[in-house]
Amino acid sequence: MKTSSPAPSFAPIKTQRAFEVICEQIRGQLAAGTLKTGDKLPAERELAAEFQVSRSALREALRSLEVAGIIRNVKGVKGGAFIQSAEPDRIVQAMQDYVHLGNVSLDELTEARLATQDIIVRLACERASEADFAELEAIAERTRQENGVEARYECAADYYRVLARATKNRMFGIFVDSLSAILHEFVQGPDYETLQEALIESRFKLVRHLRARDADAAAVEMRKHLERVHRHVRKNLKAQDAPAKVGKARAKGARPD
Amino acid sequence: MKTSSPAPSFAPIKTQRAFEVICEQIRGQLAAGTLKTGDKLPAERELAAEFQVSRSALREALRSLEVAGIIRNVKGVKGGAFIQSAEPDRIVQAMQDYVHLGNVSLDELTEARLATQDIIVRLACERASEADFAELEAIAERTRQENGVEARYECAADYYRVLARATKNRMFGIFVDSLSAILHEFVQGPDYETLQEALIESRFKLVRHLRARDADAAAVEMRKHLERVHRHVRKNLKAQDAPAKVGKARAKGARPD
DNA sequence: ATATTTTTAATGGTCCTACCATTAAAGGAG
DNA sequence: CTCCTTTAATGGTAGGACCATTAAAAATAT
Repeated sequence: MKTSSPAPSFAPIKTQRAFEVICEQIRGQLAAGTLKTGDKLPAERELAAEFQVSRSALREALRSLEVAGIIRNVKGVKGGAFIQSAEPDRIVQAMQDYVHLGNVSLDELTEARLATQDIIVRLACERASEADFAELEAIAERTRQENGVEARYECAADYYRVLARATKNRMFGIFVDSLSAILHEFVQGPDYETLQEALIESRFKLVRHLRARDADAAAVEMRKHLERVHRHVRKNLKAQDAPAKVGKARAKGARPD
Repeated sequence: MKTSSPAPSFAPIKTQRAFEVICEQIRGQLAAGTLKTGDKLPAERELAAEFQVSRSALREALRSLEVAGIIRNVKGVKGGAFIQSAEPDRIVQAMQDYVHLGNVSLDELTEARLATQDIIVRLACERASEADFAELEAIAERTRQENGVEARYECAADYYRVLARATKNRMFGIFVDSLSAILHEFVQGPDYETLQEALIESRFKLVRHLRARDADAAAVEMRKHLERVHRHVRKNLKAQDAPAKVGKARAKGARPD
């Protein structure tokens, strides 16, 4: 380190806690490829000895990695910490937390969803196979037979998920899942039922456009679909006095740190 | 439990661990609004007593919430766990982990980035203020004066960040930060220097298009810019035998669970 | 021999106690 | 009033103990 640096910019002091160092080392081995999916870490007591820390500290590190979806702890003999094949759940949860802490408004979510789905529809229009189309139709049909709000919502999420998968790009699946999970919390209210048939019909129409490889028509249909849903969500939000979730971000003026 | 249940569908047994229950309760209070940014949780020893668990178990819960970016633990008297105003870092980290575990290829990242930036450019073109333009130009100018690869990369990330902010939608900022962080790992190599001037010039051009509110021209410029960068990244990736990072996803056939 | 049951040892989950380092507030010296 | 010292609260770490679970090994029955 240069001592007489004229620039008054100091690196922020960050006390490295034991568990952080451990996490870093393991993450590092992951990025380097030394550790990969399916590998098993030594037992806690053994690892603790290797890192020369107490079992408590090591456990906090493992716990962190677990909630990050990197490892999975399994009990019993032959148990231990196994490197997981990451699933997007953690990303979804992170986004959900972010929204809950009041940093994103419903309007922003809606806009992001519209934009994302527009891309997805256009890519899917190019790349989707007949199998994808069939699956989408099957889901739409299944939606018609369900009657619980929750079950119907699951169908909707599946529909979007399959559509995203048809782009053959997993990143879009992540975006969609995240937005779906967050917006799910708003899907409720009395007249959601009356919308159903229109929504289902819209999903069939979308598949028809995709089959015809008519990207513009498909995108328009998706846009109309989403706008209908979001109009409904917004109406319910206002009506129910919104149990202090999203939307009060700017009002509270949340300042970072 | 009913013994002769005809339906063979059982709910998956999920042993609720203590720390999970604690996390759920706190997350619940967050979603419900009982807890909000800036609030302080009781001290660990006190909280443990309240939940009737050991301090260890409670600490694992707090650690989980901390790595999730929900709370921040501060030492000393008057210390404790404070509800944080979440920053997107955690989402970025989650995405990074996901990629490191080999679930997304470089091609997918690239495509997602192109699509995302296209939206951002178009929205920014509508909404950016003169202040935003000035900031973008200042960053581009600053890039020219830096000479370390790392410093230049930081400038680039700032540029994209400010551009995303100009959309007035925080979700896009998250997407961009995530993609930037992940792709950052590939930005290296000898001839990155020779690209710099072209890249910087391109950033100025983009601002000019934005000022003119010419969305199509701006989008084209961004596309050309990104394609140039990604061509370079890809070339380096092949050349350096890619230290086992992204790209081997499909080859290994990572199967979830 | 084979199948079934029992025992055993490894392992994560939890609890407990103790001590350290840090920090802000209270108290004391000048 | 200012500066220094002391003090108490708090998170971080250590280390030991015990429990529940689990799969393998051993014992037993068939």
